[in-house]
Formats: sequence, structure tokens, C-alpha cells
Amino acid sequence: MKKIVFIFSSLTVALLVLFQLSMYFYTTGELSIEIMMAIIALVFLGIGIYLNKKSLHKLPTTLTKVNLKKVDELGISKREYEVLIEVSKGLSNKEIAEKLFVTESTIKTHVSNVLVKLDSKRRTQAIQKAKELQILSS
Amino acid sequence: MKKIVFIFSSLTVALLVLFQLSMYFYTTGELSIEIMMAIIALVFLGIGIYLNKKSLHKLPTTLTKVNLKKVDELGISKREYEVLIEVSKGLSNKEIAEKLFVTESTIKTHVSNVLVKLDSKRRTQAIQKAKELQILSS
DNA sequence: AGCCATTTAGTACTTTAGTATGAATATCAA
DNA sequence: TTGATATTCATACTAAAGTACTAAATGGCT
Repeated sequence: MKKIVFIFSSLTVALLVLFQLSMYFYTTGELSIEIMMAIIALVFLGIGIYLNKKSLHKLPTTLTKVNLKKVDELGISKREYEVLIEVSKGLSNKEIAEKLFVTESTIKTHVSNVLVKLDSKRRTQAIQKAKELQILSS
Repeated sequence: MKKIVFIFSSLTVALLVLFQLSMYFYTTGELSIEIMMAIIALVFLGIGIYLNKKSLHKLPTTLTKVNLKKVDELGISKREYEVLIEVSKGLSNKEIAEKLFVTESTIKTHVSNVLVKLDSKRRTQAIQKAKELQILSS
């Protein structure tokens, strides 16, 4: 939101400056009206390209950025989410258990809970869904 | 290349039309010079955004493109690759079997072969590795 | 202190996944 | 036609994953 305000403020200022410059040169007879228009056209063409580049470059970053709010909305706890991440890395329950210093039985409980919360029947399906929901990166 | 010629031709035409219109309204006194400039600014802002959207929308498709050469290098057959894709979607062996009109036992064979070729012990690990090797998208 | 969600862990069980092996077709190039 | 490879399927097995409970300990919140 703040960025949008900033961008539009800058645009307005740029427009005003161009107007003033145009008027000055026009009244002094140093510049024809066609050239003024051409300058304005070019400047705003550039602004359009710049703005779009900014907005489109956000898409890849937002796609890889995880949505932690959704994790909460789905009722997935901190520990469950931790386990989900390890699952997505391709680790087995046993490996995850060793990595997180708990028993395999605990991991099974967590995974089972995550499956319910992600409405999945298998861990592979859960990974897929989690990535669709942008809970997991890439 | 043809597109670029077309785009620049269109741009030139648009510029000329705007100039003529501006001049007409200016001489008839129906439009102030500020409004003319504003219109030109907006039109070219839009053109800039449009042009950029066109050129940047090509990038994501190339980024998500899978490396089919690597599939071959790893010795993964066409059918095995097909199965791998379904595995990555989160389907069970049974579901894949039904989808590809073969028995579950066949899918097990394919999956087992893929696991060896991707040096993995589990299907989740295979999915992870396949994505690292850009064999599977995103 | 009492409540609630989280984390942990267990048992017993069913289901799915994966391995090993053998074997019958099919396909395709030499 | 004859190999080589791919695809299919089966059996028998082991391993891993997942379900359905129960339950204790923890920590934050009011």
C-alpha cells in the first residue's frame, strides 16, 4: 500500500515537472509542441515499462515465499509444520525422528495430523497440496 | 522480429494520430494543452506496461521448462518418466495404475526402477531429487 | 489454579510402498 | 531375423507409512 502511494506521488510530481518544463520552453519558443509531446510520450513509456518490471519481478519472489498465515489458518502447529518440511525433503519418519530427537511414533502422529489438516491420504499428496497452498517453497 | 516491426509501426501510427488529434483540438480551442499532455502520458504509460508484460511473460515458461535430456542421461524410460510425474502429483501406485490402464504391480516395477536411477530410497526423495535435477517442474 | 492446545509416546492394527526375481510380449534397430 | 531394451505382469516377501485409539507432560492464558 505504501509503495503504491509512493509510486503515484512520484508519477504526479514527474507529470507536474514535465508540464512546467514544457510550458517554460514553449513560452520561450525554444521547443516546439511536437517535441514536448514526444518527450512526454517517451518518459511515460519508460515509466510504464519500469512499473511493470517491478510488479512482475515480485511474482517469482512471492511464489517461492511461504505463506505462514495459511499454516495457522489450517491449524497446523509449529512442530507439525517442522515435520512437514522434513517430509517434503524426502526423509522417512525414522530419519525425521532422529533429526528432531523424538521417536518415530511421535513423527507418525504429527504426519497423521498434517495429513488430516491438508486433506490428504499420502505424504506425497500432502507435499503437493502444501506447495499449491504456498505453505512450502518452490 | 516481425512482431517488433509491427509494434513499432503501431507505436508510430498511434503517436501521429495523437499529435493530429491534439493539434486539431488545440487549434479549435476545445482542449487545453495540459489535458493533451495528460492523455499522451496515460496512453504511453499503458503502452509501456503492455509491451513489458508481453516480453516478460516469456521468462517464467523457460524457467519452469524441464530438462528432458537429463531424463535420457539417467536412463529413465518414457513410461518410467510418466509414472514419476504421477508419483510427484501425490498419487498412490493403485491410482497411477488405474490412470495408465496397467496393474499396480507394473507401477511398482516402474517406481522401483526410477528409485534406483534417481538414487533414492523413497518416492518422496525421488520427487525432491527429480526437481533438483529439473526433471520435474517447479 | 484450572483450562486448553501442543508435544510427546505408546500399542495394535491395516494399508501402502518397495525389493527380488522370473517371465511373457512388444518394439526397434542392426 | 536376431539381439537389446522396454513394457507388462506375477508371486512372495520385507519395510515403511498411516490409522485409531489412549495418555502423560508441558506451557501459555485467564
